[in-house]
Amino acid sequence: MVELSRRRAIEDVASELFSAHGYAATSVRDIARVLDIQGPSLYAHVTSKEDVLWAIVDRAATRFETAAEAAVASGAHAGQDPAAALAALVRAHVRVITDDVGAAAVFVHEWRALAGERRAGVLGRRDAYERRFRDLIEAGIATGDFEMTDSSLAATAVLSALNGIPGWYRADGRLPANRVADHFVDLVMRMLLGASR
Amino acid sequence: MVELSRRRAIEDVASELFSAHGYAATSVRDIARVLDIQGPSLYAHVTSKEDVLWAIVDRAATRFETAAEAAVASGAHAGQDPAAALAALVRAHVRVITDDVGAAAVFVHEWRALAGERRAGVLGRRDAYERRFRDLIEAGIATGDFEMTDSSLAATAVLSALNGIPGWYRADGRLPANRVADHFVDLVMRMLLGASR
DNA sequence: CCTACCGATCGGTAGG
DNA sequence: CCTACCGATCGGTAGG
Repeated sequence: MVELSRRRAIEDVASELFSAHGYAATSVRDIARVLDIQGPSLYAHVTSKEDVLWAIVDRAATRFETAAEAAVASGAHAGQDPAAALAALVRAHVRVITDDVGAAAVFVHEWRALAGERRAGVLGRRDAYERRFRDLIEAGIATGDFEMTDSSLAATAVLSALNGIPGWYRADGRLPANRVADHFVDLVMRMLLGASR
Repeated sequence: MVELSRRRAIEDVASELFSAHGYAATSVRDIARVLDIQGPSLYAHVTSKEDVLWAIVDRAATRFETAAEAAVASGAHAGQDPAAALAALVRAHVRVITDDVGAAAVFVHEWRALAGERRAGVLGRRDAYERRFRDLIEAGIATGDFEMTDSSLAATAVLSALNGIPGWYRADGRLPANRVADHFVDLVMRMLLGASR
């Protein structure tokens, strides 16, 4: 966590605290204390506590979207192999989480604390993101690669399982990030692939 | 949500509010307002805000444990058919969630707000509960019913997927609780069963 | 980035 | 179950 800018350092500290204790249970002074400054001094860099949350959530959402776009568009399977595309999407999702567990946890759990348009915007982007999973599952069923299933429930189940990762993954834990991704790709493929495998 | 006792009504209202906004973001006065009483009047029935949270979490944990015990111990598959036992365990877990979505969500997400022994106790019970899933997965691998996999990661993935249910399930939604359970049993079995299926 | 300070709200108590 | 009230803490501002 190198300090590129003071603003960014604030967001990184806030990510850790928000993910560990929740947005509402974290005070502005808690964040300041970690940075060894006084509470009010934070406001030289940010305009409100909610702005910090928004910055974290917006950046995390963008990272998920960018990674998904790259994963699905890349390679020989562009638009023609749903199973390979879904595997790449799962792998990209795991990587975004393991690259910044705190931010991912905040994105997944703390969007409720946002108000009005920001909250609605995040929900919309989350729906669009989930639709990528659902569409690939449906495409795989259509080609006969995947067994018949409720695509909406399956997509939600897969994303819930993936989004549980911040709850147990540790960078210095038993499984390195790449192995975690391998396992999830395996589990998802087993869950969906038909007798063709 | 019938009012059996005032104390229970308080816990039911608190479950709704805690699950919707989080423990820290819910004030004692918020709970009182829904019950049409004054904030301090709550303390005629409870000793602290955290006691209310604890009551909700403890009861939910007990419901999960009791349902799991009954599911695994019952029927002809007692201790001899890991796949059938795991299916029953998944079904029981879904039922506990759909029977009281608010309490389940609080159990899954708000235990962080507990302090000291209570927090440690819940974590211990959660671990023991997860071990039921892991042990059955390992037993199924040992008998050859399930394909080889990382049992710990698989158990966590399954539970994360199930615990995502409060995030989208609605009692008056597209899928009734029984169908949700059917689908999750199917997905979990597909994920784990080997070529023997 | 600091000190001094603001109004609002928090969980909870006293005393009926 | 109520009114009146408590000390603590909250997010944030003023003015340097």
